[in-house]
Amino acid sequence: MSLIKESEEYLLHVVKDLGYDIEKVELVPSGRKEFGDFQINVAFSIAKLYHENPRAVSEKIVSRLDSRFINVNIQGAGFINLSFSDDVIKNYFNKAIDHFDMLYDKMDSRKIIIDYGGANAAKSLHVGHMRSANIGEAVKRLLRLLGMEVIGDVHLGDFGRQAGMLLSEYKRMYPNSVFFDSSYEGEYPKIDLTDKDLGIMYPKASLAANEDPSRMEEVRNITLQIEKGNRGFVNLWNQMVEISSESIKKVYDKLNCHFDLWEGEMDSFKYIPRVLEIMKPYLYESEGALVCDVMKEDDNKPMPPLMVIKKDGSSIYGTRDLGTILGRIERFNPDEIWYFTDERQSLYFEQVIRASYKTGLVNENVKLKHFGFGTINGSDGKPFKTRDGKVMDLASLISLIKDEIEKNIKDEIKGDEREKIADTLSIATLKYADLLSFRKTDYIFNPKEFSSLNGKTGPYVLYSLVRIKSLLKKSNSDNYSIIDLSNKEVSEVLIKILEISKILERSYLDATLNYIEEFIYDVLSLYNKFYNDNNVLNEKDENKKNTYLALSKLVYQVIHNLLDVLAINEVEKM
RNA sequence: GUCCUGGUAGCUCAGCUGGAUAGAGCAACGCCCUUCUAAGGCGUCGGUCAAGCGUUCGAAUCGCUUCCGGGACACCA
Repeated sequence: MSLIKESEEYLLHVVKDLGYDIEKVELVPSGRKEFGDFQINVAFSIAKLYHENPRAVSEKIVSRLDSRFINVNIQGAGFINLSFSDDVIKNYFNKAIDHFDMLYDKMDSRKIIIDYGGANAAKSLHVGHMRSANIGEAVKRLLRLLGMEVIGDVHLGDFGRQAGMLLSEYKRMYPNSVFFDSSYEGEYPKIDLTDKDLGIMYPKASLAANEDPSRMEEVRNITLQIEKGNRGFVNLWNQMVEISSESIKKVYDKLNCHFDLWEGEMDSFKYIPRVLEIMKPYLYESEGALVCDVMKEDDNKPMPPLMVIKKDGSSIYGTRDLGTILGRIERFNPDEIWYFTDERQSLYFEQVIRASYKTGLVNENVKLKHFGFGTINGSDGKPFKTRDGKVMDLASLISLIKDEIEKNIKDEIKGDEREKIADTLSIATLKYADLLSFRKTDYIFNPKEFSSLNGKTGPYVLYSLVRIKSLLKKSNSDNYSIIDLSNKEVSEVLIKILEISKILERSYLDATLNYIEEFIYDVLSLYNKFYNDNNVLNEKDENKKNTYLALSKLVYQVIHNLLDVLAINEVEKM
């Protein structure tokens, strides 16, 4: 258990012993460091509840505190300030130095499916996909760290209009292909296309279909035929999905995103008939389509119905999401399903979630949650585009960063090693920037700023770690402990590290990673200050030297583990 | 039009389950290398928290109104 949590439980005990029945006592970093490292504001809420003077309440609490706290003092109307004694700090960190899990608190285990990634088959990944992947992957790892059982599903966009588009384009390239011959009964040949070919075919078809209504009609029809199970169409489309999946997987690998389930919308088809059966009592016809009302009596905002079947009889993305939900519940019986998509889909997900509960598809005690995220914008504040106005694909984005990153690597590192470091550093830079702002905030993509060695950037973090690792290596020892707390810069770092339990808890509650990144920066910048002012290896006093090395190791362990949560890899030198 | 979001330092953003004097980074200016990676560190400058009203012992934080930006509103995902 973390020191903070343990102390909070103790404080709660003290307060309850005084006869105050409250739920919790929070120990938070003091806003006025001159009075102590931490503060407790519980006297105010007690005073309100029991109609007492907050200052008097504080005095009663303070009189009961044991020697784990020092410098206990009351300020203002009843703010209690205090610090931990040196012994408490030393004992705690000397254990935690080799046991990272002592620094935070596990939570009640729940089984959670995380739906993130969401790449579209046969289209290249773009900036929006990166955010879903980065946030989802990090949240998945965070939940696991906190003791949850988590299943990550990429939920590939492997069905929809793009299928019809690509098949219609293929038909124009190979009009006599057996895939389009309904009387053909033999084995289908392997198609000879690369994901690059698909990337060219899609926009071509899309443009043509937008200009020519009969082409669009053909696209719709092919899409419907695939769903209905047309043998040739299904085989051809599956091959295309396979081809593009391979390249999508490579990009996700690069981003350190690894999925437990590599499933997609097509995997929901087999559940759709049952979904429709379950929803039947709630469906009605509207403008030729089948829809489900999702309004509630106490709604004070409009809530349009969810469309389930289009007027041509085919499924729509909502149908497939509902099918996916049914499949997940039957196969995995999760406590929760979490979705990470663009915030613009929030109304849609609210409809799906409401429909799931209303129709009884999902039991009330299974929690469905949608976590939206903001868009990545260019310097003009509008969604990030290439110079010619197209959507920025992920590969170009990575190379924009890599161009900047090259400048940060020492000249003497050459060849393959340099290339590898540049790659790792580029991804780290991209990910650090992507997770730095609050999940729901839009942010402006600025390769130069993100790649800087100063500030809250990937390069700053990794560079700081490179120095620590180099230092530890040169120390020629591994048996460190914190003995001497006379150096204030040392205790400042330690006190900061204590906050980690709160940081992780808050990150979980808000499903956002910016608190963790902010914390990483805070710890490292305090440590760097220490590093700058003290020469660790040349320290004459053995107790101090040992303490300094212990601090360095501890900082390394903490940051290393947090970067692992963020799915950011380190480099050994740069 | 309705609903959802956001408006905090010159720029980019934290802070928002109400707590003491609103914080970072960048930029600008000044300082610190015979020192473990100075690719770093320190300091200075910079704010009517969009505006107004309300709730409260206490409001950037909660509520209402107004102004400005972004987004969503069924046969795309």
